[in-house]
Amino acid sequence: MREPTYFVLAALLAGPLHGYAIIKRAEEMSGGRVRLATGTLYTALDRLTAEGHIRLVSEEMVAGRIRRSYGLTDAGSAALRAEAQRMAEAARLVTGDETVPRPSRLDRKARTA
Amino acid sequence: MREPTYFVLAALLAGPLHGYAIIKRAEEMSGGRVRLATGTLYTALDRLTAEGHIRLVSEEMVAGRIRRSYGLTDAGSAALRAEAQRMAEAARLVTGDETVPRPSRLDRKARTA
DNA sequence: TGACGACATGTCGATCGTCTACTTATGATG
DNA sequence: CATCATAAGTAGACGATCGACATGTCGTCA
Repeated sequence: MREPTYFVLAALLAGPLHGYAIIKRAEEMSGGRVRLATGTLYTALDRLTAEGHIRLVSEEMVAGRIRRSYGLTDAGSAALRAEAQRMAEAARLVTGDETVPRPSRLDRKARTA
Repeated sequence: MREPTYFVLAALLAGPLHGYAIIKRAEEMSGGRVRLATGTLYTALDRLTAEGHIRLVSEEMVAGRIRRSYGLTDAGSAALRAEAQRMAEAARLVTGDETVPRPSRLDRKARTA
């Protein structure tokens, strides 16, 4: 899964959104870093729908135009979490495990790799 | 940066390696998950060299054949770490910050893991 | 009033990294 | 003698992304 696709799914974690809102949410979630191109977004929505990762949850008419909202399916949610897991592991190979500074006791978990 | 490219760089973290060894190391680092196709690897080596992320560090003759070893440049090392950082952050959006399992009130008894 | 930016959906062609499959070649294992 | 691991590489196809374009409304600002 590529980054734009990942952020499309991640944007839907808190609930369904329509296309343009997904672009905004992804940008917001990434601190402005990820800017989904419309070409990327709308083709991704079709693809993810076909794959069963998201589904169309509503079609409202707003200002004479259709607004389609999409939500995560269970499969999509699972795929997203699996991907997050893979990324976290891959990142750890480089960052060396010190991702979150914990204010707890020193409980070193025998890491002899 | 895509996953195969990321793992090419990550494989070189501990020191220079030649092409085939990079494939093996990436597979090992990822627990067998990432298998770099030769077509991916050798084109990636050319690209990363052109980008200044890796550089050719030696050319030995082994069994009548050239063996080229590549090592990370400072730029490559920095790019790799930046990418790991991005991935960790992106993963955290989904995993919810619990990168390291914290002992919560609910599982106090299973503390030692 | 007219220009502009935000909102909103969508298509098209190009690009780029990856993948599959193929080629070439040696040394070891059976 | 075949096959596998090692080792480097190319060619063509594929798929996701990207930039640009198309179309239209609404609100704001000069």
